[in-house]
Amino acid sequence: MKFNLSQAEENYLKAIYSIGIDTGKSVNTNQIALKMKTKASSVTDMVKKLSDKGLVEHKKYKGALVTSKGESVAVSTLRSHRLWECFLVDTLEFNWDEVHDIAEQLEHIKSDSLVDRLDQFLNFPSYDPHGDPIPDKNGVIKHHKNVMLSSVEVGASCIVIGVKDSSSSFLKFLDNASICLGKKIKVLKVEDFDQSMQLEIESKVITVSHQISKNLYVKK
Amino acid sequence: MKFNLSQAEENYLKAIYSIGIDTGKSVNTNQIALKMKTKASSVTDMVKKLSDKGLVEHKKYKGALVTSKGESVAVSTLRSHRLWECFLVDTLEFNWDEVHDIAEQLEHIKSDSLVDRLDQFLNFPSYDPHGDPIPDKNGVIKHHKNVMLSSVEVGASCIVIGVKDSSSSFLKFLDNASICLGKKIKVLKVEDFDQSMQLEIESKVITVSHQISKNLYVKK
DNA sequence: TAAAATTTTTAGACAAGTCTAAAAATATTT
DNA sequence: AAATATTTTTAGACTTGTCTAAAAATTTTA
Repeated sequence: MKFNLSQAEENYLKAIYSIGIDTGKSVNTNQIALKMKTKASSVTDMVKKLSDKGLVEHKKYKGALVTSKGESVAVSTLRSHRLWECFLVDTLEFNWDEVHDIAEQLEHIKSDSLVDRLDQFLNFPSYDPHGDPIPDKNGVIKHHKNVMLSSVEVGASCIVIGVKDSSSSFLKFLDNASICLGKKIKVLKVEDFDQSMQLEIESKVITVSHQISKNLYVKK
Repeated sequence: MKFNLSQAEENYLKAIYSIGIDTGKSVNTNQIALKMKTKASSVTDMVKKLSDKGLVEHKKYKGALVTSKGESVAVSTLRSHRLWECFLVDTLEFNWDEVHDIAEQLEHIKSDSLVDRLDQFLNFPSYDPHGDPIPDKNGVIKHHKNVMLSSVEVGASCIVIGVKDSSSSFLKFLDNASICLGKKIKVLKVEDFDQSMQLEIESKVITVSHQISKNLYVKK
């Protein structure tokens, strides 16, 4: 399929797609505006444009959802973004908190074969440095099961498999707490008052706020 | 130095810089329009804008030249472009005729350290796949001596060190004629009528037009 | 050097994407 | 269900980079 979309259009599609995946429902104008750091009126304009191009389904005052065409654009942009993140961390040795903004630019490079060659060079990785799954060439993507550390019971152990927030400040906090993908965490205690958690990580005990624990994907 | 330039501004600076290097004189509006594939009126607008920002020197009706600020932008864009070309050919195994348009996009990625890390990963190459010199981190660049195959005398031999034209059609022609960087060429004969040349390449004899021979940089 | 040709600039328009301010629709509260 | 609050859309404006058509300046030609 050959759309010819601007970076702005691709970014809106990514936003609408990912909010849609998270919530499962039609995506509100204000939600999109929040994610895109823009104004609701700008969102209305863009959604109308994407709707005219058959990339989103939109009913006035009722929010939007990507069509299958729109989804395929969004997924291929995600694929590009995540492969570039792998390249930046694995090949160029950036830290995982430095790559988001650069990948945000690289994902929009137009080329028939660039992303596939990159995929091959990186040896077809399944996850990016933040644990997000990388769609394959056909757009097939295995989503996280969305189990957050915050929902793990006291006494149970789990393994960190991803971060929901890729902001530099969050990732730097994790670096300091020596939390990275693959780390085993045991939940020692959950504070009733603010849901802060006491954790055991490699025989050290630390306390993290709810804000932290609800942004860490875990398994088991 | 921290300018914050659009891709269009960077492209105009590159064009004005490179025409200026080639000709040594002030660069005409029409020359820029030709190189940028746009209209003279658009060039006038952009040159005015770059002049307001102190990136080019412009006198009405008299053409433009980059200032030292403008030159440093142009050179760092060239550096980025050429390093990305190396990456595409050496790392991702693109053919040299496939990389120009992709590098044209990649050169505009904004990042403080991306290009330097790429340079390191590629082991600080001196030349890109078309033989163009790569400016170092400080913008120092060793220009070609501009000796073209067309100026080599009958009976003399030389080595191909670069191509002036990076178009896919020219590069494909060279591939077919098994002319690549480093190849030794002996000039057997120059036709008076059209300056076409008879060449010996690896004991095979071929004839090339003036159009070809004046687009090949050679040494010795 | 005056006329003709060319080059460059100006003037006004357009598309993309954004914004503010106000109007319209929907949702919530009482 | 009416009043109030919130969300969404519309209307009009601005910026960037482009264009066409026409005017102005420069260069070439005769």
